[in-house]
Amino acid sequence: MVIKANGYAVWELLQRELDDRFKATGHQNMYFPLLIPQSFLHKEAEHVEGFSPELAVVTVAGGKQLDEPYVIRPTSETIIGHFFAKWIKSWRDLPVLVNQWANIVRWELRTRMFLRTTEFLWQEGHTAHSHHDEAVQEVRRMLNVYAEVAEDVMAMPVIKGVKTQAEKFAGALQSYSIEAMMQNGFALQAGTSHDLGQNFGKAFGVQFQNKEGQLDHVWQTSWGVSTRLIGGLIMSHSDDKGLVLPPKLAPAKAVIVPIFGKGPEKGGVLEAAHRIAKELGARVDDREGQTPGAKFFHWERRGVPVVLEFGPRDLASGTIVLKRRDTGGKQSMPLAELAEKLPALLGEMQKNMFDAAKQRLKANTVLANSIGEVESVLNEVTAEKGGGKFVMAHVKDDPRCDQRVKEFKATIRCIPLVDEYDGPGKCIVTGEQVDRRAVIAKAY
RNA sequence: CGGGGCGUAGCGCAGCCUGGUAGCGCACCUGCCUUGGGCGCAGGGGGUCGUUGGUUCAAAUCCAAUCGCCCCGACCA
Repeated sequence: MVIKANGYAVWELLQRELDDRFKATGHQNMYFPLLIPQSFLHKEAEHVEGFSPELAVVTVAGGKQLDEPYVIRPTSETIIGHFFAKWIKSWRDLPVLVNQWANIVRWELRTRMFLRTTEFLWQEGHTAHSHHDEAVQEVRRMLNVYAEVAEDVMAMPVIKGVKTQAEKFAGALQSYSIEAMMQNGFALQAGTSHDLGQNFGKAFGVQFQNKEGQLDHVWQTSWGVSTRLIGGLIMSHSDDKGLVLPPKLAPAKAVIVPIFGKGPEKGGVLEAAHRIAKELGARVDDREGQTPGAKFFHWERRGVPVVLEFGPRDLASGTIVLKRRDTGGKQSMPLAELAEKLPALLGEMQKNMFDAAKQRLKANTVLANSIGEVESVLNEVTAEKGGGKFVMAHVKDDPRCDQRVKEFKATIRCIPLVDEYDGPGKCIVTGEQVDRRAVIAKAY
């Protein structure tokens, strides 16, 4: 995977937003090995079963066959469990709250740009607690952090919920996720937070002596988001002209395109443009040999929130032309007002983009009361054709239900934490009573 | 692994049927001109036609083999 400069700058902004929040909730960053002894994976039965098909394995190193192969980390629960066992002895050592920023490898059969790449960048939080309820609190706390970043920073509305047992993380008791809707109506799992129970604690012998003097296994959590978020960002907001970035994640908030010929006006225009740019913290596209038109398209395609045109006419009248990327609206305004108005405008754009995405999510969410109804809504939907929906239906957390929905290539995305609909009802597959509707959709 | 398709310049493609100087658009380089939404004009550089073998006076083109890639199905943050 290669992430070029513009995309990486977006990732860095996103990292900062996340990392600040991790620190604010008491977590510290650490780093763990890239190569994990293969036997570690085998210590947790469900975990190895879930990840084996997509492991890349190192069998030769230093010019000779290894006695025990290493796997390139697909996720780090196992190696971190190994170290937790060394570090944790007493209830006084708990909780342990760590996060790692790293790259991982999962050998998927089919890859898709940003959404499913063989290698990807992510962060993985790993925590250990003395009690289950404290671990569950942590799981939910971090899910909320993810939802906040998705909505407030990425302007991407999400549904917080619990994954079905069939869809949960391999080795978890329960997985939580935030699910976003892309413009084609497809669901994107944008972040996950797992209650690992004592599964890894037992597998790796992470034991501590509690206040009562007894040995107990720790309760662990793990949670992660990845460069997939960039894919989600692109597919939430972009249009036919290219990327549309929410101001908070735009590496350049505003770019000035100066307009000048070879005449005497050139010096004045450039000088003023640089002065304005300095005041705003914007950049001037003063490249030679490119027409203004080409520059407008260049920045539009890169999703820059505000492009400012400044030419001889503006220089004479003390004005500037401003174009916003989200609506495409163009207006001329007095130069004197620009510095004051720009921050407010960026704030408005941020909100506007979220509102538009939220509106789309609402408009494409439907209720269904039979499996046939769900199927008829989703059956013909493809990523390319679009028309996807979030179908809210009563469905039990039972592998048979996941299986039935899979017949038309949809999945049960999550059971929402907050029921915004009509409460309990009968499962559309098994007929059993369930307490709320779940989200069924086609997903990336 | 089952079904479908494609390999010709950095990218996208035509040429192949009917064998005879390898072409177009974009990108790139030089010069002039232009600059308020992808400027224009002129000139230029760049290709063992996936590979190997065969047929032929002659193969991108016909034949055979082979390699690679893409799309659709079973796995997935």
